[in-house]
Amino acid sequence: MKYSRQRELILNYVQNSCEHPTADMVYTMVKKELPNISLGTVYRNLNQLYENNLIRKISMPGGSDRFDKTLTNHSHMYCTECRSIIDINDDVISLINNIIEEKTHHKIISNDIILTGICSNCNKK
Amino acid sequence: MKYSRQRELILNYVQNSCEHPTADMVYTMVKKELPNISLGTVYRNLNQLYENNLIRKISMPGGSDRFDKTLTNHSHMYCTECRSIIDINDDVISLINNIIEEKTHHKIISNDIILTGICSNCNKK
DNA sequence: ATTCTTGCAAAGAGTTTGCATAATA
DNA sequence: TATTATGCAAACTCTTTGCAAGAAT
Repeated sequence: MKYSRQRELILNYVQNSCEHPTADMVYTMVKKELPNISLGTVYRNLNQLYENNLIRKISMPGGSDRFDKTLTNHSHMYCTECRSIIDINDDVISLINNIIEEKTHHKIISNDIILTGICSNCNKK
Repeated sequence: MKYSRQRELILNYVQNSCEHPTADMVYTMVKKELPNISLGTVYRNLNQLYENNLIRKISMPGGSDRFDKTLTNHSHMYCTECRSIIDINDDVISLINNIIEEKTHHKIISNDIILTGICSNCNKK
């Protein structure tokens, strides 16, 4: 991959964002710095960064894809209260994969677990 | 809901299909019986049946939605070998939800677990 | 000089919707 | 008759792609 300012800013934004941004969110933010950037470029770069394992891509049922700085195997929960996307970490996911493999005898390559619920924070209230 | 032949055939097809059909697959099949049916009608009916809890709707990352006759809480695995979609049943999913709730203190309302892997059948070979 | 990247606009897939007509209750 | 459903086409969202021009190696 050759250097480009566009890609630099895109990667930078995803890596510093905590909100699992969509391509459009990235576009809006990077546009502030580089007003001529196009949405196509954002998509191309996000996919390229994803293919090179520099960021992750999360498919949300019935919504835009989201991009994630965290590379380790983890999953996501959509909180119906605060509408944020929360990480569910590796330990839990590995445990789950093991359980499923044991119970079903399928071999799991990857999983996309999208949970909907109320996050521990909102749950307290 | 008023009766319509279109809806009857659509529901019928989903309920007798084992392949978790997409809207387009339903359209193609029902069209054989009702050549004038439109894709819009198929979508409208599938969504209506889904909202009335007569069928389920499964979002596949990067693909069309699929519809499912099985109403109980279960999840799905896409087999990279045979390219089919396989049900993962309730017991396993409940167990998993419990584990996640316990470990994270989030309250889970529903989950969309899409696994990718090699199914037990293909795994044997 | 060659290769990669960009911006733009057009096109693509999947899905929803407005509207006049037709079928059901 | 009142309501709901239909077929059709247009529109919509999200994403990808072809192309000529520009930037990086």
